[in-house]
This record gives sequence, C-alpha cells and structure tokens, in this order.
Amino acid sequence: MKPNNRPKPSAQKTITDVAKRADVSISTVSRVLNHSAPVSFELEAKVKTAIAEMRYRPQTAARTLAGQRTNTIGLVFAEIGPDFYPVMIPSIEKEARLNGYNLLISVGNNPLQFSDEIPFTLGDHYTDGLLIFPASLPAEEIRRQFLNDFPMVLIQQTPPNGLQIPHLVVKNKNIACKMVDHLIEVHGCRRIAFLAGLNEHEDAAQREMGYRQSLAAHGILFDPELRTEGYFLRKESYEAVKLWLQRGVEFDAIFACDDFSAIGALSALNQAGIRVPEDVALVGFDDIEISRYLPPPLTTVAIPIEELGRIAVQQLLRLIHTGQADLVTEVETELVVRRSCGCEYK
Amino acid sequence: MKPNNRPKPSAQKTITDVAKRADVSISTVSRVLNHSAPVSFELEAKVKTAIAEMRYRPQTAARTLAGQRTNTIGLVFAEIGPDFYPVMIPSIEKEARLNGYNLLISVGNNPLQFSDEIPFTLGDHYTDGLLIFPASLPAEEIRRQFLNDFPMVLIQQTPPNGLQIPHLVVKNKNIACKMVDHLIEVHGCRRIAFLAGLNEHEDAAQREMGYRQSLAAHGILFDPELRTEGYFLRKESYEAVKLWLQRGVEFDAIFACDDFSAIGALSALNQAGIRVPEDVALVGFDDIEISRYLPPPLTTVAIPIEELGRIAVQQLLRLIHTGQADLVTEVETELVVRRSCGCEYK
DNA sequence: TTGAAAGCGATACCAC
DNA sequence: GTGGTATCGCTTTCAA
Repeated sequence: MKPNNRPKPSAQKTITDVAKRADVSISTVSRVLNHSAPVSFELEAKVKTAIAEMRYRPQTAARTLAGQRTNTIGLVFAEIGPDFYPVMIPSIEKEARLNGYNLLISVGNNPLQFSDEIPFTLGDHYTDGLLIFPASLPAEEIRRQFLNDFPMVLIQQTPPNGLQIPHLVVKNKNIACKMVDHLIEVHGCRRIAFLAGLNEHEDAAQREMGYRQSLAAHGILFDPELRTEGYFLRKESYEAVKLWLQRGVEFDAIFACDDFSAIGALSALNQAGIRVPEDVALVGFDDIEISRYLPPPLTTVAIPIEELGRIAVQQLLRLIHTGQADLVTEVETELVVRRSCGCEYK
Repeated sequence: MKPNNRPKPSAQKTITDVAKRADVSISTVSRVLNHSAPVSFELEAKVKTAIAEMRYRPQTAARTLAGQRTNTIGLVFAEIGPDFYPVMIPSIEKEARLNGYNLLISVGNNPLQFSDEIPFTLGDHYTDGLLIFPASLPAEEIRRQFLNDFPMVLIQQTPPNGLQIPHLVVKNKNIACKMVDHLIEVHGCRRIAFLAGLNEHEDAAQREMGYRQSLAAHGILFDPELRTEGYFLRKESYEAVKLWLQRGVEFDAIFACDDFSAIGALSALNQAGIRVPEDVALVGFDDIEISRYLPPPLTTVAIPIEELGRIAVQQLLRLIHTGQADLVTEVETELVVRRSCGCEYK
C-alpha cells in the first residue's frame, strides 16, 4: 500500500490566509503573533480564532529572512565523544526553550557538500548562534564562523589559534591528579595503567597530565608500556586491556579516560578472571548514569553535565543579544568514590 | 575578558555581493550554485573564485523560501528511549548526506510555545520531511502534520488513529517469545520476571506480548507479581529488582525490556550477591554496544540499527520526491545468545 | 490601533 | 548562455 503524501504547496496556510479569514491586514496578524505592537482586544481575538481554526503555523524560513533572527540556536557534536550527550542535550534544549529559543542539533564534521565544492555546514544562517562540541568542527570552519562574526560557544575545548571565542572547560587536570593520588595513597597502587582518550579531545590530554603529575609527585616513573589508547570506546579499551593481559603487562590499577572505556576494561578484566577491585582497581571519568549500576559501582569523576549545558546556553544567548560573553568558564568536577577503586560503597 | 562577537548583519555576504564581485548576474551565480543550468566555463570559474574569496555561503532561509525545498530532513526524538540513538543518528545522517540532504535533530515533545498559545514545533517548514521517533510527538501533532500533507516516516511505531503514514517497525513479538522459549526450554526457567518498558513505546508492549505468549505456550501461568515497570531506565529497573528481592519474590530469570534496564537489574542482583547466570538468568533487548562487554556478556536481541536508519531515510526521501512510500516496513531482529542466560559464550 | 508597502536573499521563469 | 524580474511568507517601518 502506498499512501500519497505528496505535499501540495498550495495546502500551506500563510499569514495572508489568516488575515483574510480574520478580515484584518497581515500586519495585524504579525503583531498578534509576535506581540510586537498593541492590538485591540477585538481584533486579537479574531486573529487567534482564525489561527486556531486554520491550524496555521508561521513559516520559519520567511520569519528568518524577514526578521534578523531565527530564534534558534544550533548544537554541533561529533559521532564519537563523551557519552553524556544524551543527558546534556535535553538540558541544553530546556534552557534554550526557557528563553524562547529552539534547538537545532547536527552531527558535525561531516559538512554536506553543497554544490560539489562549497561545504555547506549547518548552523550558518540556520541559527543565531552555535554551541560547538569537541572534535565536531574543523578549526578552519570555526575560524571562518568567527571571522564572520557568528556567535559561538565552544564546549570542553579551547579556541583554535587563540581566537577570542567564549568557551567552557571542565576542570580535568587537578581532579585526575587527585584520583590517582587516591589510588596511590589510599589503595597503595604503584603500577597504574592509563587508557588514554581520543587525541582530538583536550579533556583527554589534560586528564593524562593529571595522571602523570600524580605519578611524579609520588616518585613513580611513567611507564610507556602502561599507556595505551582507548579512544573513548568500549571495544578499543577492551582490546587494549586484553592485549596488556596477553603480554603479561603487570598493573594494579587502571585509570580509564572515560567511563565507557572503563566498562570495556572491566569486561576484559572479568573475562580473564581478574576481580575488580580485589585484584585490580579501576577508575573512570565522567560519571555517566550507568556507572553507579556497574558491578562494581565505578569510582569516577562527576561533571555537572546539566549545569554545563545550562551555562553554555546562557553564555551563547548573552553573546547573541549583547555581543558579550565570558571568554572562559571553568566548571567544577568532583571525585566520586565508589567501589571499583577498592573503597567501601553502600 | 569579554570579546565582542556581536554579529554585524551587514557582514553577511549575499548572492548579490558575489555577483558583483564576479561581474555577473545573480542568476548566473545561482546557476553555478545549483547546477540548475549550463554556465560557460569562464563565468563559472569567476563565480567560484568570488565565492571562495568571499567565503560566501548561501542563506538557507532564503533558499527555502524561494525554492520549495530545504534539502533538509528533520529527526524528532524523545529524551527517554532506546539508547541506540547515538548509533542510529549518525547512520541516518550519513544516508541523508549521501542523498544531498542535511539533517536537523530535535528533542520533541517539548513544543516551543510560540506566541503564548501557538505551539511551534520544529520540523514544520524547516525541513522537507520528518523522521519521528517513539514518544517524541503527541498524536495530535502528527495528525496535524499529516493533514498538512507534510511528509513523515514514523520509526518503531504505528500511526495514530490508523492514519496512512509510512512507518518502520521492528519485529518484537516473535523474537521476544523465542527468547523466553530459550529461557524455558534450554535453561529450565519457570519463574521469569518481566521488567516492562515505557508505556508509550509500542515495542515494549509487543515484547511483553511475546513474553506472555511463550509462557502460555509452555503452560506457565502469568504471575502479576513478576511483572513491573522498568521504563527503559537503569535506576527504575534497579529499584524494581531490589524491591522484588526485599519482598522475597522468587524468580529464576529476568527478561528486561531493553538492555539498559537489564544493566540496572544486573546491578541490583550483583549487590544482593546473586550471581548471573548461575543463580538467575538475565536477558535484555536491543543489543546496544555495551552489552557484549558487560560482566557477564548479555543475551539479548539485536536490532539492525543502522539499517533501520538507512531505510527510514530512504523511505522519507521517496515520500518527499514521489509522494509514495511503503506504508509499513518490518525490520528483522535476531536473538543474540551470550552468557547472561546461562549459555557458554566465547 | 491599523494598513500599505518596502524589503530580506535566493530561485526560476521569461526574454534576449 | 545570460541577465532581468516576479515571487516565496513574513517583519518592520511609515503614514494614516
């Protein structure tokens, strides 16, 4: 069965239709739509009735073109990345909506090829401003948007080439250091393996710095053999840990750059009959929802994800409306000690 | 530090600017942009140079208004839902891009209140068509779009009120039945608890039907005590299982309506010292990436997620271009037997 | 308080 | 092949 849904262009109701039906001018309709000027009670009622009866909805493209604004902000994220996006995105949407803005989301780094040669990235012209996630847009594109004076806020990354783009970063280094301190001081770990994250993510690099710093502070030499890439992925992390095990690499703890990597590691450990935390301590980063339900509950670092989203939106809207925003906002993180490091937990 | 990023409206380059710079008419520029008509090699080169030099990008709103199409399809999803979205969305984006379409994503069910009373849902007018996920849009809104002849494809749900809207569904019932069969026949389970999913999801209901059907086929009476809501959430599932345990409810297996619920259940079980699968068998549904790395690897049902996304896009584009699409597409599912049910696995 | 009319930036049809 | 121009639906002056 093949239903015919072909859109009939003529079927679309326009502001003119509403005006006709309400027997007023389109200006008046526009006014009640936008509250942009006072309208007599009587006419307003007529217009609203007409709108309701016709199920009229204003056409965004026309509003965008005529007005300056789209009342929409865009969000560009990458396929691979910290998996708290499912939590963060709704929080961003909520804050945007609270301010009368709509949210457009796009998987970046995959510019639609417009007309063969002209990269046609979403965001531009479609939105009043962009929230940009790590590894989602090439530096060149960010630069282009910046030169175009397009409002942007970068999340969990610093601007390329020192451009003056407002950005939010999470406190990674010190807390990572603190977590490794905990492993060393409380649990007596000495050979702590490190599952690094995706290179493009600054977060990953900073977490590694914290790791090395703690090692150094405790007089432990960094052993390259104990470092490998997990790429923020379960599978890679799983394989990496398996490889360590096969090669007989010895370690008494694993610091995974994010919780998902930790889960991959956990699986590999489990499969090899190595108990967590009895034989090997395991810690992650991000505190995604699932982490507390893992067997064992994962020791990790909590990021105030929803707050991060809220602040990002607020900064972006400030930027859009006033042209000003804080160049850098640092968001606090918190060590969440559960059972996977060897501590007691509930 | 407060950088000044205020957008200067005048800064935006338009097609007229390009035309001037290339010393041609805007018609010509439009032609090379869209390949809509032959342009001499010479002029084309000039235009392309101008575009590149000015970093010009066509303004979507204007194109949308002037042409009929937006070359964009929209995706509306809900906050809570099967957690393979992170996998599915990129696959949808890929297929869309392959066909020269952009993808807009929006968290639905949260209509922006436009002008106090007029719900202003994204999608409309912004896109050429919509992919709609379960529980993302109220039936009324779907109906409205349908009456408006707006192309839509529903994913994992049937249309409200029997409207003739093309939709994709996953084969749930038989496979769920088969999984319970497996539990009963292979592992000798008799008291199989059921963690139900979100009410709004048809998938959840069908999985439950399969569960009951298998029970009935094996002469096992359905015990209401063994059924509770997991809502597709870890926490709820975790609490639900804990409650069962506290109340001394006896069961030898748990069928969780999706993998995330299974993880919550696993955690509760683990915490109570109950081993999976030795003491209680556990199975899920969806086969999200993490499931194979769980301790123990989860027995579940695989959905061809990327294929689902691809097909959805193809159907929607067909609908947009020809006005025709298959009313219903059924996607195959597959039982993935791993270790959590009691089987050997790798 | 209301209506008329001038754009917004692009497409596409019409002549040349 | 190329350039003019009506047009898309709406917002926003500007007069009345």
